[in-house]
Amino acid sequence: MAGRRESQKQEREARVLRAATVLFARRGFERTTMQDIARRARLAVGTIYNYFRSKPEIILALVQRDTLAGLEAGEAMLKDPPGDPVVAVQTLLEEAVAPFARHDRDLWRELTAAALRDPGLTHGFFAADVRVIALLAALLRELSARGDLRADLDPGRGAVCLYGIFFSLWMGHLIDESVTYETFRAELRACVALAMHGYLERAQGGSP
Amino acid sequence: MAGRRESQKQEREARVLRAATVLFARRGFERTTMQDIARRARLAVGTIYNYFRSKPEIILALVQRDTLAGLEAGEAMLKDPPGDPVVAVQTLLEEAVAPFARHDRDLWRELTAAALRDPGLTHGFFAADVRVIALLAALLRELSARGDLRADLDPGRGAVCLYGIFFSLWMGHLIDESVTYETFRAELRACVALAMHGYLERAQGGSP
DNA sequence: GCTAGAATATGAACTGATTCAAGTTTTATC
DNA sequence: GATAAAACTTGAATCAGTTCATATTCTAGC
Repeated sequence: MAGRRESQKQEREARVLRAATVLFARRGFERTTMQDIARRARLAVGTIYNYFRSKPEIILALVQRDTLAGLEAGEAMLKDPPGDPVVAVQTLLEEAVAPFARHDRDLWRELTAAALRDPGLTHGFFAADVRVIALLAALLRELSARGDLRADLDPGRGAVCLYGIFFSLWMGHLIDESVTYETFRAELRACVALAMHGYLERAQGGSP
Repeated sequence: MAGRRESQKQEREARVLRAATVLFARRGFERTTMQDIARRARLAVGTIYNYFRSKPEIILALVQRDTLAGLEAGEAMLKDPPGDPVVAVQTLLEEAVAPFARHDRDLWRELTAAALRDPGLTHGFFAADVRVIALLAALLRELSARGDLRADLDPGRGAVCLYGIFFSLWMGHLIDESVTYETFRAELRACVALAMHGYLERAQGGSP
């Protein structure tokens, strides 16, 4: 019976992920050992390493479905963006992160840290950021085509700026437990509004 | 002779830092073991832990002098900022990071990762960011007082936005070895210019 | 200058992620 | 259905950071 191996593999990988989900939620990432996960998944420790290259890579797998969901929500929104350009950008960013809130900050911190240290994780982790920047750029191009934005500014760079604001607020939320998810969202909205409003006195800018 | 202990302590801490500097530069952070550092500093491993709470905390100590130098350069600039507000912000940020380039990206990545995971490091590491944001806010307030900026925008939030742009570009530079320090600086200048220029078509903004 | 007690230094033991040589199961072929 | 090769599993061994009980050094008071 061809394919026994394949189905067994899928089932085992799923067992690891289920075990990790429960244990990470119960004791946190650091206090969960690979032994714990292996025991709960009824596997040997070494076996887990056939499915995941490292402990943090398990988080990446847990989180990936949600980053994809966020990207898809963002793409869907692009098809028919809100009329107000500020609201459009706010909505895109909020929809892209919304699924992230499903996971403990603990896990995001560990995964982000691992992505910084382990070249094998860097690409997989930051690929989502690259795609959000691309979505933002597409949105800005569309808004620009509509005539809602100054045409002399580069949408790619605008996307980088807006994403940067988003990213650093998200990191602030991760680092500081006193910043709730709601506070983060409110700040994000406010900052996007400010950034898009422009900061220079009108007299200084391009056309007089 | 009172104070023998004190001077011995200082000397030993310095020995650890010197050893770490050499070894990190030679083999990188990860491939340098605490044993290696201890051997080179002519101390026992355990002794290092009387001076530094963890391996990454050694990096923090190495880097701290430079973050302070950056902050002081920024403060000095605040006393007499360039006439052009865009140049003023660019200069502040560039002077604040300039000393960071003294250290391998390797070390910054490891330190940033550790600051995310270890609550004992978080505050010490991100304190510098908080202070740069405060400097930026002060600068924006001053530029605003001068009449160079729109008075209706919150300088604190403006600082958060500008810092966010800076921070994410810096992270991009850390993560992606193909982004040179010079590329990073050029992007930073361009993005700050764009962000301060504003992104909305003039017709949309505040006064008609 | 001796000594009690505090402060430091020491390295062997501990911990937990990761690796790897040996054993087991699956598949494809005849 | 027997078999050889491939794929997968296993857990004991490895490795490096951190801890901790013990030993050493310093200080202050006599």
